[in-house]
Amino acid sequence: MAAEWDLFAVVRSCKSTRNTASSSVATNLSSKGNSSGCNDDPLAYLPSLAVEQEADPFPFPNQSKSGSYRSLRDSQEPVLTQADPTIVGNYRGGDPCFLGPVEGGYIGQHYRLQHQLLLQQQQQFAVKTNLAPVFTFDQFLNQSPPRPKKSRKRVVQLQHHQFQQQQQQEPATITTSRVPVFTCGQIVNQRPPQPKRSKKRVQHPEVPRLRRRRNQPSTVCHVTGDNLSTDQWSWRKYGQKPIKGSPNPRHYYRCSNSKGCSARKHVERSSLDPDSFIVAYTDEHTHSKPTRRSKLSKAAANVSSSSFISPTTPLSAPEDGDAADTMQNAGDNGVKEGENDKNRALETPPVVEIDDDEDVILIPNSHVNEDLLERMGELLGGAGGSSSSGSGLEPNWPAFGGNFSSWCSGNSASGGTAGRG
DNA sequence: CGAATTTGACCCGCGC
DNA sequence: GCGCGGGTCAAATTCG
Repeated sequence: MAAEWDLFAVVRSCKSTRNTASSSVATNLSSKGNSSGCNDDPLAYLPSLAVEQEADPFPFPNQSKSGSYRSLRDSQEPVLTQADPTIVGNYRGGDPCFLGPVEGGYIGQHYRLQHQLLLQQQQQFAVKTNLAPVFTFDQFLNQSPPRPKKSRKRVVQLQHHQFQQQQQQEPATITTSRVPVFTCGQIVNQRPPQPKRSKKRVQHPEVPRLRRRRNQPSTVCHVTGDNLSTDQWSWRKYGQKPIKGSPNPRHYYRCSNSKGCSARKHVERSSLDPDSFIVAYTDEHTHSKPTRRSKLSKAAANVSSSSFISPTTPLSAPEDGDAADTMQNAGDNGVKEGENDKNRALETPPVVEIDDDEDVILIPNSHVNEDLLERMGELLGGAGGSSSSGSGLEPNWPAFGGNFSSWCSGNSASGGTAGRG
């Protein structure tokens, strides 16, 4: 486990924000960093954000690795994100040559740029070394890319089919927009650009759209990256938006533990303190907390491989539901059906070690201050009425599995880590 | 094959 | 009334 979850830092953070929870999000957001206590945490980056910060010291694929499709692609990512810092490189799908369905979209643009840069770098490299590139882009393309598997095959087939249809329909009419930005081999030729996919939304009158929730967040927390992934709830990402004035996009999640649950949250990296994240919770969970460890573990695994925050989270949620309430509950504003769980949680003495056979979290003493303990005491004393106010300070926070760091540090490394320790 | 994620499009609150 | 911009939807895509 790369870093221990700074549980109390979050608690403290939430506490400070909780007091102002009624104020607007904007206020809270603008006061980021005020919630002291988060900043001393080791940074654990959200994967996709990590991409932003990755600096590849060797911009052109190392000759020794140059045969690697992935290294080639990865080596370009920083360039792309530099090109547009507001766009997080969390496109995980990958074929850099694939302009198809996103032609004209930013992915297509990025990969065009990517390829242009690649060619430039290849040329520069060739000049510098007086050698031809070890492989040409054609060769690169003709290699079977390791990444896309069946889905890619399907796409290629589909595109080829569509291309044939297109050619039949409009032979020899190739507009500029359809000309591949680069022609680099058969595969590219086999993959004609696709028209931008249409996403005409079908309105279902019987299913009214959710009312806008502007300024509705019930609780805003500043948390460290470590603490981001810690909740017992499963969160499913449903959107991502660049936020004006912020270099970091905001990621939107909804609770996926229960279908009808309206709990949502959004997460945004603080622009002032890149080590911390602003998490805002809206609505309440309408169900009790998930307790199945297996599910949680699975979710944790997802986290480790996901591209950004994948709060599906719970890395080490305790098996008994009462062992912890989470940051989510902090934002919960009270769980309706889960009230019992919450109350149970409140009956549990504050723990610094979260149970669990393998996921033992030790909270550094430095984070346990009197204020916090006092606060916890209050909560324990007055559990019953805590109700809506987020009760964010419930003593038993889940073991933030502590994997967030490992996650980010490469997006790979045993992200799960729940047991690493 | 189902679940999860990505991401362009759309909706709509809010400030002007 | 209008436009901006945040929030949500849902098709496309990827993953396990």
